[in-house]
Amino acid sequence: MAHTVKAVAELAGISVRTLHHYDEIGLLKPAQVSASGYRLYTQSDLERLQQVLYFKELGFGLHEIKEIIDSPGFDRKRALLEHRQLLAERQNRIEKLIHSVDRTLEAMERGIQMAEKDMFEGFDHTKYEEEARQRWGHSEEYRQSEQRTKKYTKADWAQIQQESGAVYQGLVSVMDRDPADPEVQEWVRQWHEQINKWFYQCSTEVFRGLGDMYVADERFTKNIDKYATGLAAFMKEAMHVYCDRLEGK
Amino acid sequence: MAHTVKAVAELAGISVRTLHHYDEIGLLKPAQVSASGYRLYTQSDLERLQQVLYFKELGFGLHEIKEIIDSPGFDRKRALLEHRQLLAERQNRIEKLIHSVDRTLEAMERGIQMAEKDMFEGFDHTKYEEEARQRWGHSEEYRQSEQRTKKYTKADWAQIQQESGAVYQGLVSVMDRDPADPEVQEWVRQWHEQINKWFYQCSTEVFRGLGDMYVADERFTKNIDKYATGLAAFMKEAMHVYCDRLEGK
DNA sequence: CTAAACTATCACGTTACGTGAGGGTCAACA
DNA sequence: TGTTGACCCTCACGTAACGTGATAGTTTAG
Repeated sequence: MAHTVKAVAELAGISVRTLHHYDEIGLLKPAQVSASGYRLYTQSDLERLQQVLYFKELGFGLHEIKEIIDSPGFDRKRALLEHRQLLAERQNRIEKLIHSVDRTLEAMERGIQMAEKDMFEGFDHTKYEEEARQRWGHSEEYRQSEQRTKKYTKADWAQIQQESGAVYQGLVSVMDRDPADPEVQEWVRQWHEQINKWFYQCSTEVFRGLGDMYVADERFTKNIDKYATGLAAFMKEAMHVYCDRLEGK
Repeated sequence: MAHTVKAVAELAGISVRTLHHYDEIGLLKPAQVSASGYRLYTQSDLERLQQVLYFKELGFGLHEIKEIIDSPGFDRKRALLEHRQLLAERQNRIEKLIHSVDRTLEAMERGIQMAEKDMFEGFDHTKYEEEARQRWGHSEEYRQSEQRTKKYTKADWAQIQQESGAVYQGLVSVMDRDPADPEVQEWVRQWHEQINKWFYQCSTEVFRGLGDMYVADERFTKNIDKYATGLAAFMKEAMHVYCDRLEGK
């Protein structure tokens, strides 16, 4: 009932080497290994491989794919629905490329010069790929953060811990005030500054969204409310005020 | 009127590093370079870049793209028409992926198990990419040949020259006979053998097609008929007979 | 039993850039 | 004119995702 590498490779249109590679990096480990060391893939493995290939098709890196599929909340059905939407958008992009070809041909027929921007309509991957990543919590900010933090030393982390702890404590101590209070806002400014300094370039928009996430995402809420019950909600309000003020300038 | 790297990169949705790379490998060299060493891209460069990006989008490697665009017969209009067709086929493939998603979802709803092959419908790039390459004379055989011959020494080439020369001379000496003649067929068998040995795995089908090309492609005809006028046509006939016999087994 | 097909691991190489370092050039502004 | 930020250059190591070939064990059909 289980398949060896050649069969799976042929089924999926990939190479045996690819399957070896996926095994090595923990992306797709066969459910069984025979006594002689042969990889044996089950139906469940095939289902996972299908997901891997859809994510890969949509532009995700293998490391990213692993994190997404391995996360506790991963839901196969939801994933398929997301894939479908993103594939439909891929079609839109190809439509744009075809349209651009047509317009180039037309310009040539007419002997006129095409607007330069129109010549490259549809080639820009980044918009589509960024959207795909954001659907799975792998935004540009997340990636920037990963890029930066991978080089941090223990000392760096200790400093981050200390600085953020200070802000959390500060915010706890002023929780009885209005979120617009000057001291509250000063702690929020420091929080914003720390994120920019240690993690990623944090625009006003992103900072506001982060505040929303503190409340909307249970993991954030749970983590922050360790300092004081209701801190996450308080921070969200204060961050919104802060952003309103920044944008009012 | 000319653009520097940042402007071009933004226009085309690629990185500055990519433009540097393309310059390095001779794929897209700017028409001008300023006194201070700045790359300056003209309208003509943008047109070439557009072609590069279309080929890249369709799965060609950069080396391949360079060869195609630089070949004497390259025609921009024809290229655009080809791109259009291949992009339309890309859409077909994505349609298959979407269809496969739908079928997976349906199977899940019904609690049934999907046919394994259906799970991976649409993922196989190779068929489409091989077709794209064949449109530009970069078939699997061409690539195999390149892969093998890049490692050949002068001695290898001398041997190849000698062996093929012997076959050509042999065929010339029997040109007055029927293409089905045993001795003619023996020379053809040797020719087939040499191709398999030195260049690529040559199926009957491919060998037959090669014979057709000897006549249909002027470059082949001209080269082969150096040995004797009419040799290319004679070889084609003999090769067809040879293949008919192989397939008759 | 045998040979061909399949399997494994190992490891270097390839492709197409990404990234950071170090330094020169350009243009707007004080 | 000097300054500063944005843009430019070359250099070169690193990355991601395998491809390729070598060597050797295992399976399967004739």
